[in-house]
Amino acid sequence: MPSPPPINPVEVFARLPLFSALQPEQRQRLAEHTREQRISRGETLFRRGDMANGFYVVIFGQIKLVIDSPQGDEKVVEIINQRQSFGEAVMFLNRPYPVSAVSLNDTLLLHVPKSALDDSLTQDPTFAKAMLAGLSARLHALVKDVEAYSIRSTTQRVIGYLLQQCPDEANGEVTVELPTSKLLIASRLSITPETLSRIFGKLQQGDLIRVQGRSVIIPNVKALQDFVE
Amino acid sequence: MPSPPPINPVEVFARLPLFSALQPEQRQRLAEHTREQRISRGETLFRRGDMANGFYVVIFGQIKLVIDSPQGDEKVVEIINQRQSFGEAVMFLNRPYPVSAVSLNDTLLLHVPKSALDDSLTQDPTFAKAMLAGLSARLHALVKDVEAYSIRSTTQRVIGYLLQQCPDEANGEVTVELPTSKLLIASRLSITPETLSRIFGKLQQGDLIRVQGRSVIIPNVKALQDFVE
DNA sequence: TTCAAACCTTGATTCGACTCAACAATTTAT
DNA sequence: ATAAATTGTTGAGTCGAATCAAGGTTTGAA
Repeated sequence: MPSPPPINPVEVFARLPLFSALQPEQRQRLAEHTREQRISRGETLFRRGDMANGFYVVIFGQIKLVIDSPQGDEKVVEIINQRQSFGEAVMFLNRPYPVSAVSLNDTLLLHVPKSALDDSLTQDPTFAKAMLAGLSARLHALVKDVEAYSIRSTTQRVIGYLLQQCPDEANGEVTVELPTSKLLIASRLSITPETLSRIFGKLQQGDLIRVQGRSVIIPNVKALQDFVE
Repeated sequence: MPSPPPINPVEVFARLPLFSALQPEQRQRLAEHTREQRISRGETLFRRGDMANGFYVVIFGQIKLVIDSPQGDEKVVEIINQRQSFGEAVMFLNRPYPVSAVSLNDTLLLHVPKSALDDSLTQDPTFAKAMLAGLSARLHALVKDVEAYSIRSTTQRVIGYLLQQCPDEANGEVTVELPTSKLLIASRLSITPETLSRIFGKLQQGDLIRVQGRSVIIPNVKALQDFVE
């Protein structure tokens, strides 16, 4: 693992949506209780069933949250990228993690302990509101997921995923960079890699996308949105 | 609609998990800004796309949260019973509702406006924590749902639903009362009524359950848990 | 640089759940 | 009490996506 540049948690926090509303002194206090954690590719950060005593922020690298199915194969619930956080909900509930967390790359994280957070919550009402908004956003995204899983076909889910990666309301030609392998993206979408491959093939046939490795070129975002089966 | 008994919001709040941690004076303040709302069976409380400016608590009756699919049929996301609340997440986000809300029975609700809540959040840090825990619990439940939709078969989902309705760790014979029609429960589980009927039939054949109208008798909870296909 | 492992694609086949259809049973309204 | 509407069951047929299988390609470790 390469030796990383030094990290200043206060600066990191200042750019996180969750913490940006905090008073600088609050951020400073929070930073003091924060612990850096490095893990290399393929390592497990925590397992389903472990107890949570804080939450994580990804500084660089990627983490996948997965459910291990009884049959041995795993289902990716979410892929966490730079600047994103995870584990807040479980922390507040004092319950074991419902998913396992495994790194996809060498990854640097910050761990924010619950105790430090309790402190900030008590002292700064705006912080509580920011966290409520953060959790709400995640809830919203999950409702969308449930919707996708339950009433949309595999093709519609793939299209939805691609559109979600697009910068908002890009009109002309857009290139989407897949954040990870097609294998994992298929799992994230709850389809098999074979099916994903065939759907990409079908969309390519219809000139709706062009796939080159991990780059997907969408010549016309609107056309892709309007595509039905 | 029958004339209902008078409601005292303060007493109602005292029994809600979300509000039970509040100081009595806080509850009183909250109650003053609360509005009662009665709707009769089949009425729409709000539609997907409407803006939220507060959240709801069901006093009696039932509400279904649904997504209307493009094909005209609808998917039930959640069935809200007495004492449960909904709409908090959307309120915090200042976004339109992602679902519509329709009553299943004559229903009495309380509407708590965002402004009143903001007040409580600022003044009482324990309240903020209670709300965070509430949202977290909902998030947790949704992750479970995603898990169910994506890696469990229809039969496993039905069994999971039945077990969820059981009082925790009841060992011998348990009777589960379905909260609503099989039609709606099927939709909640994202399966067709036909499939639900067949699954009930299959489980009945195996002496794992006995269905009588809306009552489901589970002779042996453990046996049902262990059933695989 | 080479080799092994992981990833991706394509084809043939299977299977679970949906659709369509007909009818029975239960609710609800009159 | 009765009709109408909704809800629930059962059977036959279909279809979408998974599985199984085999070969090609990229990645990354030695």
